[in-house]
Amino acid sequence: MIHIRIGDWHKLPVSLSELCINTTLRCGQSFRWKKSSEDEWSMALHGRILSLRQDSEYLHYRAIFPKPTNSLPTPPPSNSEVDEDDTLALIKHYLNLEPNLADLYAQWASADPNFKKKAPNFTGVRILKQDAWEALIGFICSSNNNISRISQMVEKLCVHYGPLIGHIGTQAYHDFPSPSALTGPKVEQHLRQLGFGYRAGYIYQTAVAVAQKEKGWLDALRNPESPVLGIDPKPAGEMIEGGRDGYRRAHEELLALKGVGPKVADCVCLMGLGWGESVPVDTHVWQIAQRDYKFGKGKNSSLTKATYDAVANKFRSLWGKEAGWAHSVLFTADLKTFSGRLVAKVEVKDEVKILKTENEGLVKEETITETAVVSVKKKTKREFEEEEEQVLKVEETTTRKSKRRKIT
DNA sequence: GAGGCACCTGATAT
DNA sequence: AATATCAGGTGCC
Repeated sequence: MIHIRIGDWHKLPVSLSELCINTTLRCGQSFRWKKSSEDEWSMALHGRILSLRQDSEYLHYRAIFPKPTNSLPTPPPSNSEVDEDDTLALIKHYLNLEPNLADLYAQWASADPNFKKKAPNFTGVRILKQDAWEALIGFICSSNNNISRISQMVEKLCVHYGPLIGHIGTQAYHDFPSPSALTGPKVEQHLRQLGFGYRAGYIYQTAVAVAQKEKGWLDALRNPESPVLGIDPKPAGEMIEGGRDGYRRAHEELLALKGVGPKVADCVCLMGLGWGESVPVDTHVWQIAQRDYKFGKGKNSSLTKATYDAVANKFRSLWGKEAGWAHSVLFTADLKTFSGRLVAKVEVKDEVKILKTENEGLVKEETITETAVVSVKKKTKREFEEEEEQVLKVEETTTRKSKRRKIT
């Protein structure tokens, strides 16, 4: 018999433009969130299963705690209020709810016409404050890979090497394994068997390297303005073109790990260590840079290390200290997962729901319906089934729009 | 420094 | 149906 304690649902007032979990949890920064029911996302975090729901006014959250079956000599006082406060603090920290996203979007939009054009259909994209170690391994898995398989690989790491936290229905939730859990002599071979490919060696070697460092080595590379939960922030120095000293030091240290190149190091800096100026340049971002920011010619005709730095510096000079955040909004807008489908953006005005389609570049409204249909044809069967309902809503809406057009 | 290739795997496109 | 290409790159020559 497993003893658990299921907390009540609580809510936090958050607008969809300040946070959209349906986009933020699926845009490839965290690989562990699972859909636990219709419109509910869950993940094991800090010894509990955290579940999130969202409507247009509130973020709803709940924690499920495991309860040890062997009672301790002096059971710690665990009244529910303490845990609720703890979970609220955890959520505010993990979801990085402090910054005002509308202000940030406005700032990036005023500095950059392309951002101004693309971002309105992708509001509420927030950079999560993830555990640095988990981010490190997750992004080592990401090389030459897709989000779906990365998520499957991370799940395998958790199931085989991470602690079991609990269940929702029949679905087990494991936390992410510690470095030392991945240093066993057969880990690499086992991961190969599990389908990790050449990343098996990277993960094993990086786990050994990190486990041999002094405790807290990775978190010592954090942006002091963005410390771990419970520590007071400190200033992080002056922002310069290539990023602050602490960022560049963190990046350099990470590069020494196997399977960590400039792109993975930047992902860890941005999403695990709190360095907002970190701009990961991958194939998507490189394409965006060529398409929308005049890269791809002359000296920077291919994505070399020099070009990588040039692109990152360009975005830092354009968007400033949180350039990596702005970059993630455009990255998300470019993801195939979100292309041609309804963005999880629902504006509620006087009880009238206005559903927006993306591809704002296509100005003519008569073509929007057609665009939606074409994108449906491109989808895989599973994607289609997942999103069918939403796509139908798009078609309804666009139909309505075109009807309105005919009237006017 | 820059260029070129091999590298695991599973899904999708042709 | 077999084969090429792609997916949030990195290591090594």
